[in-house]
Amino acid sequence: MGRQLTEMLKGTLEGIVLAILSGRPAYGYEITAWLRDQGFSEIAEGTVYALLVRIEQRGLVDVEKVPSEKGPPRKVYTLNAQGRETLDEFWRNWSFLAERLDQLREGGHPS
Amino acid sequence: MGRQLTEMLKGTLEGIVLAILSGRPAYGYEITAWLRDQGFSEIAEGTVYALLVRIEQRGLVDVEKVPSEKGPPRKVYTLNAQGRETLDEFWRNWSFLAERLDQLREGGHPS
DNA sequence: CGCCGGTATTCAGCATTACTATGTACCGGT
DNA sequence: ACCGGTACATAGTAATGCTGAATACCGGCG
Repeated sequence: MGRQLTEMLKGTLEGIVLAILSGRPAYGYEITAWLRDQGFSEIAEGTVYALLVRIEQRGLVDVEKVPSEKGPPRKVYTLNAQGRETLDEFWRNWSFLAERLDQLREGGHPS
Repeated sequence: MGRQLTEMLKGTLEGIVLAILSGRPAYGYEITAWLRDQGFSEIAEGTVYALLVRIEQRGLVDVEKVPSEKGPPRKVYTLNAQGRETLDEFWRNWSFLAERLDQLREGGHPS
């Protein structure tokens, strides 16, 4: 992946995953596959798993092991109240950033 | 600063600075001050200077020392051709990310 | 004259996060 | 019994922003 996009993902990927989980519970493998579908073509599996471990340790999600017919048991993550709060904060930060960037893009450079 | 926004800035801050420089040449102290004005209230000075060193080393800007009436000489940075190319790439990446995020925000979660 | 505040840049050390690469484990079909 | 696809986990590396402090130049004030 481009080094630029890679660096941009730092900090946003967590928000992206939280946003996905706000739609419905999901497990790692599924999230990775969905991200690839969306064009994040080269996000490594390991990256997503590591991120899920982090948000679990910070108490943003509840976890449940669910047996799978096709492989080892899945760890299904569900966004909890604290996770929703963190997601709200993420959207606020994202909006702030996006506004400033849009301004800059339209030539709103310093006077 | 919020750890979330901090992490989001990784990768975008470079684009922001390049965008500022696409408007007109500027020096570090000035850029820091402008960022604070825009609400990036707690971006450390050291961060901006380190970033400027990086983009200089990657050859995205031309540098000129200009004497100041009020202090030590200023290092004035000007975006060059390669910098403009990197900025274009940044906007492409940003658009890609922003589109996906907007979709997610509107409930476009995985089916 | 000496000190202070504002201007301006630089650097060492730390934390966070994404990547690469690899390893483990479970399952069904051939 | 093996292989491919499903599913999760981890060790080590690189990039970037932060903190905190140091350096330096200048004008004005006591």
